[in-house]
Amino acid sequence: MPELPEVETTRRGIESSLIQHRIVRVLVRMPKLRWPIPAELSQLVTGKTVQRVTRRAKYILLQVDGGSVLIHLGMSGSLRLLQSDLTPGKHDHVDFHLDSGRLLRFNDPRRFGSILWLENDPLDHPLLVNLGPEPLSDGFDGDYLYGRSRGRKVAIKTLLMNNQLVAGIGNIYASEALFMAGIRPDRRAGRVSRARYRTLAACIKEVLNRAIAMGGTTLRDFINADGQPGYFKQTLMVYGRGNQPCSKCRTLLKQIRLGQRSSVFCSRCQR
DNA sequence: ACGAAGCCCTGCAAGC
DNA sequence: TGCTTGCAGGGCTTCG
Repeated sequence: MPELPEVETTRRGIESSLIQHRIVRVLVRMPKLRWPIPAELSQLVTGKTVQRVTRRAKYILLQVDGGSVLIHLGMSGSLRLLQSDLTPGKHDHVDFHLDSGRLLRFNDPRRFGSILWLENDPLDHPLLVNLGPEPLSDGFDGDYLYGRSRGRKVAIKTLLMNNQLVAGIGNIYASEALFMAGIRPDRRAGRVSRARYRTLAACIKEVLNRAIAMGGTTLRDFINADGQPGYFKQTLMVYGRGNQPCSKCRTLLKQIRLGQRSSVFCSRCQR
């Protein structure tokens, strides 16, 4: 399931093949995603040249003259670069044909993803305007987390997955960062010290950077623009390892539910 | 303002 | 073997 590292891996994979290339045709086979794909998307985008390919949280933005195509991969989405005559398969919902003879193909079995058209400055759009800082930016650190968590009773893991607080951290990387920092995921956010938040912020940056360097985490679905999986799964310490021995102390990892999300942790290493 | 729950969707695994 | 059931989950939306 694409989180920040997987989305960034995808962005990097498609960037050079899109920039300064013209979109010559847009084919929507299935408009019913998280929200309907706007009927006028094809008309708005056809003939436009891609200027920039950027990312905000888990959103990819294809910036063209007069607006941007916003793409969210949801839980099972992927973008691939293919030769434009390649026959579409199941769940290949949208094709962006390029003047290079290639196409950008959006596939999403669960259809939790979305493709929207944003006019003007995309960062003003309601979906983006309230997002918290990028976790890999300088504006994100332990002092920020400490300040924003005062008085909050939610589990710290739930807080980390709140995109209004910090953007792009999902279940995998919240779980891994908390293990690395030695903090129990069910601890109340408001009762974690400033020092521990500083450790945690550093761990978040480290785990995200390492995952990006390895091309992201492939559990089942994720593939990059070239159709290849990411290799971070092999280094996961707790996510998906419920009831297996902790890699540090061999205690069996516990699996609980927090805010409807499965959460795995070591009750000995994480306090 | 906060927090918990509901909803959208398909694929896969487990149970009978 | 073939059904049914449960779970996975991002994040917006609704409700308390």
